[in-house]
Amino acid sequence: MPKPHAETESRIMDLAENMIRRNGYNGFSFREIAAGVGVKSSSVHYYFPTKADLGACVARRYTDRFLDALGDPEDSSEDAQHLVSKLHGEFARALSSDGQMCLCGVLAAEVTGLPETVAEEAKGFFDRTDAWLQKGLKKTAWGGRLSAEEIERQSLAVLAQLEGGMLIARVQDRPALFDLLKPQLSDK
Amino acid sequence: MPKPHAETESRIMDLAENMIRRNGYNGFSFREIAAGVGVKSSSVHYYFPTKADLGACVARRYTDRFLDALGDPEDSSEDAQHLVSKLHGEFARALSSDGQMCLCGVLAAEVTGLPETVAEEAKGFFDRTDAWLQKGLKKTAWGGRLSAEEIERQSLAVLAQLEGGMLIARVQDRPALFDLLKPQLSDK
DNA sequence: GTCTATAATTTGATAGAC
DNA sequence: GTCTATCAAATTATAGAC
Repeated sequence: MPKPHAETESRIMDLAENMIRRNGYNGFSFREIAAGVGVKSSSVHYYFPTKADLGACVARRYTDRFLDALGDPEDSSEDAQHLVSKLHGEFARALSSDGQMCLCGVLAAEVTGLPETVAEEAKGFFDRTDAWLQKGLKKTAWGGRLSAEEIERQSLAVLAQLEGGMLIARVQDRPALFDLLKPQLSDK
Repeated sequence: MPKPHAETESRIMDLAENMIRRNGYNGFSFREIAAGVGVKSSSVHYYFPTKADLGACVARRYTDRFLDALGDPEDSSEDAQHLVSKLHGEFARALSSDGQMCLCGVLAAEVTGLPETVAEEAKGFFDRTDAWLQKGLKKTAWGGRLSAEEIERQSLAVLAQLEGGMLIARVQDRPALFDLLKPQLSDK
């Protein structure tokens, strides 16, 4: 016997994530969320007292899920191409199916206009993803001989290219542009 | 004898540009603009009937100014490094002095939540900047031997890395990260 | 060109019944 | 857990005086 409407909380978060990825944090309201889920806005407040709470929870869940999907960087790190391909693929799905870019990339764009708790979560995404990539790069065959600064530089270059690529592909309404980037990412 | 308050219109646009670059299009209001400029919000409506008008005008001015500062791509195109360095430098100024990223990068992040006229201007920035870079790349020594697709790919890779780099450097509150990207951009 | 005044709507949030 | 009802504030926008 499944709980009748017990998944309301996760449906709220799903829709909030969708709307933020499309319109930004300041581009959705509790009332829109409520209407989409089929409840009243006061019910949304029951789960998330403030909008900042909802935003921070959504960002945290997104980051956790993202890093979980990436797995252990040392597993696929015989060469850098595997690492980069994994990252690219993780982003590509939502972009080509729904025209959605990275949640935390969107949040980063309006960062100084965000509640501090939300901004902190957005920052955390880049901290953790960068750590994942740097860890993987260090374990590659020739990565072990690179300086710490060179590892940092290459990790940043890959993340920047992926985030910027999603941004541009979507504003141009050409998801294929993001695929065009894939070969460019590996030959460094 | 200078006109008393004739530059109100441009001061409105200046402040609007500032606020969008920090907080996004949905992150500012006519009343905040008015207060910052020292007039009433109805005066802002005198110059820009709707918020979409203001947003579109600011984006257009930004793009015009940006491409004007870049100059003719065929002037500095003996090698690709000059082109890329020019682009990087143009973005780096506002980022390190004011922590501001590219106006149209911000707009691109919330593109589906924008009025159509504003979204169109944001798209135009990338059209025109990409055209500038592709034109320059074709005139480089070895650029003339590359396929059209390869030129497109390289131009996109540079723009993506710059936009994403600004995004990440600012959310991390580390403007120096954007400088770290500079050597990475040229060795392709 | 700038103002006062205000309309019409939306927003984030709360109190309290069921 | 969800609802009705409501509040206070903010938002975009307009009419009309000066």
